Amino acid sequence: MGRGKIEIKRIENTTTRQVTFSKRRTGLLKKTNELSVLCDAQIGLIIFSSTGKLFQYCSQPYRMDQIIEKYQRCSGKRIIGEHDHQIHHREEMFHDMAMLRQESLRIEFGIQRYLGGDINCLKYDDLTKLEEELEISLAKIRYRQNELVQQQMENLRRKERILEDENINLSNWDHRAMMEENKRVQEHVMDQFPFFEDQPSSSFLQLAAPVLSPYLQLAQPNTQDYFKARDSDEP
Amino acid sequence: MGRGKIEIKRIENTTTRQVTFSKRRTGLLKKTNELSVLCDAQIGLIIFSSTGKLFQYCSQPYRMDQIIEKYQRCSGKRIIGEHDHQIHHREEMFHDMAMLRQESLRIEFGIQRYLGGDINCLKYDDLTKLEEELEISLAKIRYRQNELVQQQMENLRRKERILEDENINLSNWDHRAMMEENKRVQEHVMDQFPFFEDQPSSSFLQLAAPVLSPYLQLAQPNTQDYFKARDSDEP
DNA sequence: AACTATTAATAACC
DNA sequence: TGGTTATTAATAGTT
Repeated sequence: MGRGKIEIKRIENTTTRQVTFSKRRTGLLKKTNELSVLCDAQIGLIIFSSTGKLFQYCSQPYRMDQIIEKYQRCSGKRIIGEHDHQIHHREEMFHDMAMLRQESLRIEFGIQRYLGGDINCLKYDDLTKLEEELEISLAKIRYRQNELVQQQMENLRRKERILEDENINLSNWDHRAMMEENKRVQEHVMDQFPFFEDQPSSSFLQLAAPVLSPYLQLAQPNTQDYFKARDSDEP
Repeated sequence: MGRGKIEIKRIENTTTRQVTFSKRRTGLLKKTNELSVLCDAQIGLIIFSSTGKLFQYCSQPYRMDQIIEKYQRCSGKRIIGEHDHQIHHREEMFHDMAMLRQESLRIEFGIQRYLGGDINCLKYDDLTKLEEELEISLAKIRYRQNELVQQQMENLRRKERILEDENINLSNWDHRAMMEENKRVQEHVMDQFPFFEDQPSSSFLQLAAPVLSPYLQLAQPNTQDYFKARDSDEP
């Protein structure tokens, strides 16, 4: 429609392209509004000119965020999914917290059972045993700390991955900057803490486990199972 | 354009409306593509019919997420802000990890200094002191565990807040459902772990701190400062 | 879904 | 940019 027919391909002449953009953009916005009004449709239209200028249309009384949100829900790419994930993650973490707390309380009771009694009645060998057991407890706690940190690292990596997926849309500049930042931080970290490799360094616990005393085994009956459960939880 | 002129207002006849929707939608998608190709524009078009069906157009070679992402950046609503926050949060966590690891190593060295020597040479009183110190170490570690958990809770709360901000765009139904879910989970948790209140229950450490031995004080010189720094870090 | 009379959009020009 | 017009494209009403 016009003085002549044109082929639908990029207009090379800059001036012509800009004029056409302006006119057709106006027409498109008009038609978008007409479709929305006539047929009671929710429409969101986002236009970036070749120079990066933003134009948009959104059917009243909605806002673009709402259309986008609905789009994300309906098209499978649910940002909301991250929320579900968060809830799951939270419940998982509460479970960890419960276990930690329980273990702490049990250790505490175990100590009190020793220290609350008349310590002067204990034989020398008993004290040596107590000392060993405390060390084992310490090792267990430290192992658990490491595990927590591992989890946090894993969570961070997961979040990083999600963020990277989201941010893949960034302009090249932003994207490159982010990747460099990530790399920088990661190198910085691995530089400082070479011990945070992918598998937990469980040697200390493995060393400590065989000499577990019946006291602390009684006090923390589920620990081994819990550790196993956590290990098999990896993706 | 057609056999007659029509007013731009909702078409009441359902059949006519649906037919018009179908025809005009096709036309709109065509014109959208033409504008995109002719003028080298990035365009995202989201259409929900009155029955909720989704139609979309997105200029090649982009994906709708990319357009949306760019839109969110350009229109002020930057989800990307969360990314900066994440990086800051990550660095903070790495700092925590460094401190934890350092403290663990120092405690470990402290213990090894005791246990590595000939324990049979130690007097009874020395062993009692060792036992006390181990308990203090344990308490410190447990306190730090609690602190870690508190931090995780705080992080979760922060993340919750961010998610809520993001999800404020949800339709009322979804939003209500989310709030109820949050409430449910939180009640569930507080029910199970009433000890996780807002201020850390530091009584154990306060009890233990006055009897800190010079050995472990030397072994963990920065702990108190670090605790203070963490406390004042609260928002 | 097709057809077609009519209106609307717009390419080229100013 | 903004206006004019010859021409093409979209589509409302009909079949």
